[in-house]
Amino acid sequence: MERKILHVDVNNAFLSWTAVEMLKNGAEVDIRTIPSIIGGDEEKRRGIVLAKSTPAKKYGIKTAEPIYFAKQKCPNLQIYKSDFKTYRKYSNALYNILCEYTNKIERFSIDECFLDITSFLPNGKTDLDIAYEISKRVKQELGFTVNVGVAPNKLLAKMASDFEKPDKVHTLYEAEIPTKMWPLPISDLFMVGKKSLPKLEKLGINTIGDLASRPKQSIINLFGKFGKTIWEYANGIDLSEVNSEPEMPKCIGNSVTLPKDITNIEKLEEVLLALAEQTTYRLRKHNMLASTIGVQIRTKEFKNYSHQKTLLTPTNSTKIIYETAKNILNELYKNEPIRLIGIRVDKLTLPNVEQISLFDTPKNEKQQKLDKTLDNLKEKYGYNSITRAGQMQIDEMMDFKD
DNA sequence: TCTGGGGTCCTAGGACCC
DNA sequence: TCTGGGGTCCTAGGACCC
Repeated sequence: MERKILHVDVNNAFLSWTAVEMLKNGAEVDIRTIPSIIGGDEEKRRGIVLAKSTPAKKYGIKTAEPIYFAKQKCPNLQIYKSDFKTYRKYSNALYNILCEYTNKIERFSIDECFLDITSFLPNGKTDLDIAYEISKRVKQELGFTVNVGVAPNKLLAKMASDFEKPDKVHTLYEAEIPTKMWPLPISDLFMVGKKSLPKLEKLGINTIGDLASRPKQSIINLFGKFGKTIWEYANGIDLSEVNSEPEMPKCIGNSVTLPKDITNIEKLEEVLLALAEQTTYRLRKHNMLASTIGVQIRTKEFKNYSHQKTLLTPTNSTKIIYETAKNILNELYKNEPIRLIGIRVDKLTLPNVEQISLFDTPKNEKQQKLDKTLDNLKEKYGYNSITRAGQMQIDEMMDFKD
């Protein structure tokens, strides 16, 4: 049976949400109507465009480009800071509305959801009716606009929501694929990024239709598994389900671009400790253990290096994870100026009762109690309420969000 | 010139086992 | 001088998404 899938995508999410919040707080200007962006802090070397208004887009400003470039394209550009607390608030408000239409719903990112409404269509209403209703309600009740894609699978719904913006509902039914999707440039296809684009173009594949009409096997031979995926996407094939299970994360990590390059290993270790605390705090909030610990660094020339280690016993102890990370850093570090440092835990598992009792030593228990106590304080008074002496500046460098 | 931070998934090579 | 083949796991790096 044909499925009824919707993809709901907030228009210029960070910028719209900032605009709505500002208006709520008495602002006179709606920043959606002027050339404006949400950007990182240039002084801290995180100056990229996170979101742009429609007027800013007309100047050729692109998401993820340096603010420095954006300002050259539009000298009177207005720049606003990001505020993830507010974003989460509006994201949740949107999600709550969408939950009224189905319980088969997947949060694909902070500003995108997939809905499977196949079994939830009220009598006499079509998938398109529901899409328009959602669009209207979100605008009226929350004050920002969304695009809604209506299609028989997730890929097509996502492609559809990406058509003309903002505040639009688009369908992409099977019969519409040749007219609505195949003429689009191949770069518009989900999963075709800046590395595969030139390779496809070299093969004479310039539109999605060009890819769709090639023999499947020839694309698989050239691109492997990835080739199979994009060939199927080009032909509108996607059997994946809307996944409403709150999935367990597969990895958790934190990283920072440092306001200035660091060449001193002790300083790097201090930052690494703050990152390890943040990551293990999140790991414990998920009630999970990690087996693999990895450290990444980026040099001032933008070269990236990473090393990882797998432990015999999974853990969520700040101490164990930090000590492991510190050893990895010392292996990795070759006295170059470092721009970014990050930590990441992998191979996450849920604790298993026998393992805990088998491997726990009194010392570990003591450590666990300490972690737990600090977690509770952070929970109660805010993450930054608890910091080690001398760690204040490091916390300031890192915007905590979770 | 300037280039974030959070993820997922894939690949290739090497270690190791039978 | 010749030196398997298949499988699994680990690691480093990279592509892509938002």
